[in-house]
Formats: sequence, C-alpha cells, structure tokens
Amino acid sequence: MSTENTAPAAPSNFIKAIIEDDLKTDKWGGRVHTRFPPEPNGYLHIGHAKSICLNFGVARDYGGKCNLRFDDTNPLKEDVEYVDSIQEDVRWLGFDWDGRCFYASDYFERIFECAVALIRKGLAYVDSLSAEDIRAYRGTLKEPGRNSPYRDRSIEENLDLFMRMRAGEFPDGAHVLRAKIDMKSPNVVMRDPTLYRIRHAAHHRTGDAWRIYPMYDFTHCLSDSFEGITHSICTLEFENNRELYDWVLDALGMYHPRQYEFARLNMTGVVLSKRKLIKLVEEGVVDGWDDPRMPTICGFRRKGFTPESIRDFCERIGVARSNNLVDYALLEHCLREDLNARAPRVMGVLKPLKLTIVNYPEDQTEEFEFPFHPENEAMGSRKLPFCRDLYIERTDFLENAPKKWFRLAPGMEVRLRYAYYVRCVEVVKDASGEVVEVRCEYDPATKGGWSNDGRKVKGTLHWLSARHAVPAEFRLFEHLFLTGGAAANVDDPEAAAASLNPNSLETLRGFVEPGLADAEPGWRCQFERTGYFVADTKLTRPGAPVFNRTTGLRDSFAKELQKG
RNA sequence: AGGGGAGUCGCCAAGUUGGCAAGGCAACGGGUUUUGGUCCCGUCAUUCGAGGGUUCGAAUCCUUCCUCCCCUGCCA
Repeated sequence: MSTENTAPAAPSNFIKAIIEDDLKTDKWGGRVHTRFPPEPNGYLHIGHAKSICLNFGVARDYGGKCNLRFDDTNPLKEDVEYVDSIQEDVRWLGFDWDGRCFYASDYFERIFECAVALIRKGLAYVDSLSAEDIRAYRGTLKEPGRNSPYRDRSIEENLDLFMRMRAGEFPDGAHVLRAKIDMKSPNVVMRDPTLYRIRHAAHHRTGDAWRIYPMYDFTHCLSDSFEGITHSICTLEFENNRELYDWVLDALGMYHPRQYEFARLNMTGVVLSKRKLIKLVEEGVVDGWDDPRMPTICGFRRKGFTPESIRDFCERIGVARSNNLVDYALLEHCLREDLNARAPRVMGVLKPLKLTIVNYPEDQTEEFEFPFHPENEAMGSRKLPFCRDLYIERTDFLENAPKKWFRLAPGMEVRLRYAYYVRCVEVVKDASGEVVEVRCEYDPATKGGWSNDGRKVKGTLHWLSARHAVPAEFRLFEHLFLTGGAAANVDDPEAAAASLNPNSLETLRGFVEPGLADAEPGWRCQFERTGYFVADTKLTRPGAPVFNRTTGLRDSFAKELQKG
C-alpha cells in the first residue's frame, strides 16, 4: 500500500492492541470491520483525518474493511454539499470505502422497526412533556431525575401515538419517543434518553418521507449493528454514551459491536471545532472552507499539503486516551520531509530588488543550467537566462550588515546561484532613502558560480533575469489566530476580533522563472531558499500564476538574528 | 450528591505478566553543503502528578491525596 523504507516503526496504540487480542481469541471470527461516521454538517478537518487514518488504517493493516457512513439524522443541519466534500476529502487522503458508502438515513425504516420493538417490550414510551419540562425532570449531575407523568402509558397507547407521530399528526416538539431506563441513573445519558423527535423538515436524502427522526444514540449503535461492525471507534466525549449503546443493542438482542474511545486531536495555532469553523466561513473571516488558512482537509490541500504528509502526521501523533495538544511544527515537519524529496527546485523572487551588473555587456545574454533537484539528478534540469539586469530578493541585501551576515552588502561578494560571483560596488536610493537598486561587478572567471582559487564566498543568492522574469503573485499565510488553538474565542465578537491575526494573509507581487508562466493549478515546487509553494487551484491563470506558500524552509539564520 | 475518564521530557508517545524509562517533534552543540535548505554526528527524564506502603527490585501492585477533561440537546 505504501512505502515503508523511510517510515519509522509505526507506534503501537491501544486500539491495535485490542484488535490483535481479538484476533488472537477469535472474538469476531477473524473479522475487523470499522467505519468512519461523519455527520454531513461541515467540512472535514485535520482532526477528522486522525479518525480516518485510524479507522481505514486498522482495517487495511489487519485485512479488514472500513465503511464510510454518513450519520445524517438531523435534517436541519445537514446538506449534500457536505456529503460531496467529505467523499472527496476521504478519497484525496488516499482511502477507499470499496463501494461501502452508507447513510444512516438508509436505515430509517429499520430503525423505526427497532423503536416499535422497544415499545412492544415496554422499554420505550412516548413522552408529551415540553422540552423544558423534560430538562427539569432530568435532574442535575448531582441529583437524580424524576419520572415523567407519561412514563407509564400503555404499550397500545405508545404504539398509537408513535404511529401518529410518524404520520405527521403532531407539530414539532409535541411528543418524543424515549427509552424507559432509569431516571435515577448516575449517568445522565441513561435517564430515559430521547430516541425520536418530531421534525417537519425535508431531509437531503429522504425528502419528505419522514416527520420523525431518530437521535444519534439510537441510530449509531443500530447502524453499526446492521453493518456488522466489529470495532466502533469514536472520540472520548462519547464515553458516557457507551452505556446506552450497549443497552439498546442488548434490549433488542442484536449483533453487538464494541465501542472504543480515543482522544481527539488538538493542535496549536488552529481551531478544530466544527461550530467555530462554520462561523469563520459564514462571517467571511476566511474565503471559504478551502481557504488555505483553514485547518480543513480542503484548506490544507489548497495550501499545497500532500495527503502523504497528513497520513504520516496521523501516524506519528499516535492514538491514546489522554487529552493532547500537538505542536503544529510536527505537521510542518512531516510536510517538509515529504516535499523535500519530491518538490522540484525553481527560482522565484517574492520581494524584488534590482541588481545591475555594471561590468556585464549591456546587450549580452547567456544561459545557465539549473538542476530541478540537486540531490536527485533524475529530475532533470533546465536553462535560465542571465543578463546585466537582474532581480534579487530584497531581504538578501542590507546596507549595514550584522556580524554573521553573509548575504549581499556594500563591498561584499556573494555567489549568484549557478551563475557568477558578484561584488556590491554601489547602492542607489530614492528620495526617501529607500534602496531601489544595487550595482555590482561580476567576476567572469567564476562562471557557473564556482572558483577554484580558494576564495570563500559564503552567501549564495537566488536571482532572476529582469528581462525574462514573469510576474507572479505569492500568497503567504500565517495562523488565523494570535492566541492559538483551542483558546481562540470565536463567540465573543470583541475577543474574536482581538485574537484574529491581521497578517494571516500577505500577498506579494514578484517574479518567477519563465518556464512557470503557465504553471498548472495544484503544481508543487520549492522556490529555492524561500519555501514550498503550490500554484493556487482557483486563482492561477495562464501567464499569471499565483502561488500559495505551503510552508517556509527551516530558517536557522532567523533564529541566529533573534538571538542578536 | 453523582458518574465516566486522564496524568511518563517543552509537545506527542511507547512501556502486555514488577527486572537498566523506546521513538518522534522542538531545542541546543558540531560536521558536510553552489539553498543559512537537505543530510550526518552529538546533547537533551537517577525519574514516571504527590505522599505512604508491599518487594531484593515499582512508571508498573496496594493506599491516601492532588490536578485536568467529559456528561444535565427534542445536536452529533
């Protein structure tokens, strides 16, 4: 399935331990069958990727299956747009449900029958309390609840009412179907949980066929059971719901998968709450779900991340039961490791500064060979034009250089990558004192960017011929929030505004080498010395490329400077 | 007057029956380098939330305590 030559030994985790143990004891007849069960009410984010990699990953590793199942029981929040995006993202991540894409809504009739069976067993009843009363009767975390006055309706009456609920005879909220369990249970989930509610709403798949919709707790265990799931893996917040999961299946005497919970992913610098992400989209704080600043799968995709790097990340963070906060730097590390090996090296100048070679013939042009990957000859090379008028990076020149500076400065000599050594002989400034051009002399004996005379030239600069470079736009991204991660407050408008990073998107107008004029949308590369980039899939046009910075290169010099 | 979980390096995280505390990220040193990138080498937990106990021996067993997370939707 994947290459294992570079991958470190996969860390074991408790889910795998359970599966291996089950395989050993033949608990499920040798089967491993998981499922990834998103609700189609938003786009998938990096936290979902952890769950996807876990569920599809163990199925793959142990010769089992993993279903994609949409948990679509709440027509008010769900939409086909989300269904489509979820399928696209799971596929992009590299997983295949092998035709087993299911919907909880496909089971509505069977689920309804289960509810009827529960009523017949005297284990469910129609409650006619208002929502507020139900809440009041439920008690508190420390105090037991009380029985609803409708709890002892006869089976016949319950059946009649439930059928009429289905028939649409009652308005929303008039009745609910509840499991008859224990209003004094220390586990609040078990205090006669709601199984069905009335919702006169069109469902994105079943249309107007239903006026009642089953709740998550009732739907999920039954769906798992219908599909023959063996290991039902979910996140920690469903731990309390496991008791109900088991109760429903036992009450009905049905095939009974086991639920296991793991800790969801938290990461520095990003918000991973669906509710908050929706808000960012709806309020126009970002461009949409696939804004490169979003921690969504499609956001990372548009930013230039590879599915391989995300899978590697999910492998490395491990799966455990303790709350965690993973450093964003780990994701970046996985990305760089992948891109370093695959991304062709090309030239781009983000913040151009004119460099004129005063002793180079005015009308002369020559070409130099540039390999696409210095460490991988197989990736080939191309020639780039050189002339008297060049662009270099503005940040590569400093009039008053600090101690360890080995880029360009007055009197200093640097190497222009694969071309010549040049020495700065003059600085041209505009009226405001800003440097607008540096003038240099080149050494013809250093053609190709090398000299055998033992001269030590520590700095190597990337450059572009000003006469041949093509204009390009570069988009640099930073975290959306200053305060970082889970702490970001999206609900309080003032706090949200204060925590928003005003520089999360910076657009630069620079130049790229001629061959990149018609860069294919989605094409990834490394602009030497600056970072990994991808041609934006929405904004790039033939002759007018737009590049998103996927991530910068590691920069030990920046650290050096900070230290002073 | 609750119930369910979790505490191992700055961040993740292994540690199956007690027997020398894996690995990754980050950080920090050094080497190589026509990318201040990559790569290579090295450093980085006498201690596992705290105390007590059992034991020749405890992150692992017992015990008391502390901290954090989840649960009172007709959301999932």
